[in-house]
This record gives sequence, C-alpha cells and structure tokens, in this order.
Amino acid sequence: MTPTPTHTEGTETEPLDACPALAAVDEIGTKWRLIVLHVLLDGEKRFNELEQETGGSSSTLSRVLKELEDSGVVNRRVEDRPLATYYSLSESGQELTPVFDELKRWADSNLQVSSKGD
Amino acid sequence: MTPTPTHTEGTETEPLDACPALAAVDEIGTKWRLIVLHVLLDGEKRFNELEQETGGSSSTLSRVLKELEDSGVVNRRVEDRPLATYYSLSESGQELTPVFDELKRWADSNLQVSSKGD
DNA sequence: CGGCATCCCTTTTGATACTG
DNA sequence: CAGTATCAAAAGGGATGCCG
Repeated sequence: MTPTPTHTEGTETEPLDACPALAAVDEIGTKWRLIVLHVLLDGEKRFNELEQETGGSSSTLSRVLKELEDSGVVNRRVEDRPLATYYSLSESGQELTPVFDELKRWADSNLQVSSKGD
Repeated sequence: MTPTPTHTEGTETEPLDACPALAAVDEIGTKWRLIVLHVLLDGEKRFNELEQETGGSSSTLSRVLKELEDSGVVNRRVEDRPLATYYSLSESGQELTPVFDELKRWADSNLQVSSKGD
C-alpha cells in the first residue's frame, strides 16, 4: 500500500544542496575540517600549534585551513611583531559551538572513550 | 582514517582520542555517513530509497550502511512478506537528531543556499 | 615559523556486472 | 529489490624539501 509517500516530493534532481544540513555537511563534513574546527573552538591557534594539536601534516593543515577560510568559518590573522600567524574561528565558525556541543553530548552518551588507560 | 595519534602523550595539549567529540567525528564524521544519517532521520528507508535520496551508488550505500550498522547507529530490518529491507536509526542514531538540528540551524543562519545556479 | 609544491601511497567512491 | 565484487579514477593525506 501507501501508494502516496508523503516524503516523495517528486523531485528528480537531488536536492542535496538544497537542504541546509546537507550544505553544512558539504562545507565542514570532513574529518580534518571537523578536527581543525574542534581544536579552534578552544581558541586562537598558530599554524604550528594546529599541526601538533591535530596531528596533521603541514600540507594537510594548509589545505584544510584554506578550505575553512574559504568557507568563511576560519579567520587568519598575521602578527607582525613576533611574526606569527594566528587562526581562529570567525563569527559563523564560533556558532558551530552548539553543534560540537551536541556531538560531544551524543558521544558521551552513546560512545565510549573506550580503554584509554594504555 | 584512524589518525593514530602517535604524538608524544607526554603533553596534555592534544587529548584527541580522549575527546568524545573527536571520537564521534571518527565514527560519523564522513560525508556519506552524515548524508545517510540525515536521510534516515526522516524515517525508515529501503536500500533502494537510500540510493535515490542520497544519490550514492549501491556499493557506496552498502559500505556506509554497514559501517553505520557496525557503529550501532543504524538498524537493519528485513521484511519477509514484501521481501524488503528497511534501514532506520537505532536509539543512538536517533539521538543524533539534536546534532543535525544544530547543524541545520547553523547552516540556515550562516550558510545560504545562495547561488546554486552557476 | 608559516606555507606551499611535489611525489607517492592509501582511502573513498562510482560503474558495471553479477547473484540471490 | 537488496547486496556484493572488481576495477579504475579521484580525492585525501603524509613526507620531504624549499622558500619567504
């Protein structure tokens, strides 16, 4: 039965990008972007620090950081004095906090940190 | 995959594996997993429907579905009568709702469906 | 130190074809 | 319809080296 599925809008085109959530997934839904974003939630970091805290290589960081900058979620600030580059979350980037907050909550409830007593 | 944080555990600056959010990213933080999860949030779907609604190929769906089942976020149900397989979110999977809800909210506020024509 | 280019290996994804 | 296997292509990611 159910010849009339209410969810079938009859759209032949994949409205994947038409859905805000999917659009978001497309923008930040990759492992490294999420990792970098998460680290940045802690505050402004230098390229150097990101490498260490994320465990990613410079090439990877360089790429992801640029993607994130392009997406407008990350801000880059160059300091002349000590001559250092600082990365931080932009306004929209910081608004991702609740997302990570819920993710963390979910993980805490449904995932187990497993045996970390190694 | 598996970032394998082989960094020096001597510092407490990179508790990547100790962070639940990162563990979650590791479990569901991939494009296809997020897409499938999102579609499943709409309700129980057949393999067939998932292929069309996600736009993924059978091999990709098959793989991702299995990963999700393995993670315990997706449940598989085989119906004998019409002989059909139904996929749905498990308890933990459904608890991802707030995550996607926040993600959608973020996208709606910070992302714009913008120019999708060109 | 920040960042990029290059080389190269690994993972992901898709097409296609085939089976139950 | 559901699901798998194989193969080839693409993207991801790391190591190294180099330059500002």
